[in-house]
Amino acid sequence: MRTQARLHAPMRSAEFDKEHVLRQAMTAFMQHGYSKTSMQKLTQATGLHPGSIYCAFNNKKGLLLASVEQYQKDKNAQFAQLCASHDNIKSALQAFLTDIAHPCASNEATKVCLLTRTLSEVDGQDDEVTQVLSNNLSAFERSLEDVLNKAMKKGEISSKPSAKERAQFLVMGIYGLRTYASTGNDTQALNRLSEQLLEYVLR
Amino acid sequence: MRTQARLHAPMRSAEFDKEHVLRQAMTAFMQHGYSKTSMQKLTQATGLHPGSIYCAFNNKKGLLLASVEQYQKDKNAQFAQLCASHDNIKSALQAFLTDIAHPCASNEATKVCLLTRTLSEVDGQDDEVTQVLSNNLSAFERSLEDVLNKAMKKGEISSKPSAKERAQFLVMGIYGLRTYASTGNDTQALNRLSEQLLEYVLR
DNA sequence: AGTAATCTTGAATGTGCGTTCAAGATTACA
DNA sequence: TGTAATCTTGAACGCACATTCAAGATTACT
Repeated sequence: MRTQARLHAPMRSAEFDKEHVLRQAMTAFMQHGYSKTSMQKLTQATGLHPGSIYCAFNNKKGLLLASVEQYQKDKNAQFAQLCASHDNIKSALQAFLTDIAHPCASNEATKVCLLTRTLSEVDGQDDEVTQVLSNNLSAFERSLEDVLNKAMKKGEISSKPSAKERAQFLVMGIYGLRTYASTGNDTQALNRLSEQLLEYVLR
Repeated sequence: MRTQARLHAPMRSAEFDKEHVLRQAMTAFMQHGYSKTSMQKLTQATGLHPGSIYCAFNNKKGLLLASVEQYQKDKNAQFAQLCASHDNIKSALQAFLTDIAHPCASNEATKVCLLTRTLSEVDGQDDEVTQVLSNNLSAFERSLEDVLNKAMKKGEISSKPSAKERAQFLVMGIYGLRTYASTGNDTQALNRLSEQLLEYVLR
């Protein structure tokens, strides 16, 4: 039936670099949105020919789902490393929010979140994609909750607003921050908002 | 050149009900997004034939812009009435947030904001639409700022975080609330989040 | 009622899309 | 090297879309 596709240059029988291909694809999806990212754009971005994409990912939706999976993997690794390199919750989340707010004020493709952008686009049109995206977003909220719980046990924050409540508010704030940024990037306001958000979450 | 179109039943030379048509169109745009709302869907939703739409609004984008204008008009009127029927800022914003959060947990088309949904979709693709949407969103933020300023003068809230800062945080929170709701509608969490948001804005 | 001007209608048009698949290229192995 | 199996390639397909426009319907006015 379906087998793995190969790269353009078929001198070696090695498969194409799947991670690289998926990162190129996710960038295209973030830049133009799912439906406006044509297969033509995807073949240019990935360097794969239509046939190879269909061979490896079934169809455009399959490539999206694989890209989302890679995106989640990358974001999780990034967050884990960020947590490891900070010894207290405040500086960790500060760095985290800076990493989010900084690209927001730019015009890079990374200023949007692949998960929320795609969710907003396909909401009510594709239940499978919606489920995958929701699950990934929930999983990340749980990661934040874990980090907050550890900080509680270390006595860095009080236990009164629970880690779950704090995580929910933080996630809501991040969603809002990104949308706010897309309405016209006032860097100063964005920085102030993320500061206030952090203060409130760690209150 | 181009003139006004008429209704299906042309017994009378009266123009079609523009407001009604635009409200039907905006509902369709909110439900399916701009690009996935085909002209066929729009003809069904509005009851107008393609020729009439092109006669009255030039093209699909023109119908979108007219719908956005109507949306803003309706939202402004709604907000003004809401403010008039509450004598203090807290109950006014409470009602305002409830009006936002309640449909979010449902599956109505009104659970999304036409402005932010369309902005996220066309961002980086159409500068004119982007500008119009950003301007409308900024204008609404200024309405909130005005209301907060009036509350300050009445002594209901302190002047320390300025009305502008409060309005910005509130707007960010609303954006976040809606996105958060779209990830899986936990009504209870949504209510708690909007309560916390209000408390913080009126701190 | 007759006529010119205007409006309505929806089939036709061209374009761009996701997807397929047969032909050609490459490999693995004898 | 010869041959079968597998992989690569991109032109071609059908479809859905936004848009147009000529033909028909209605109006306004004499």
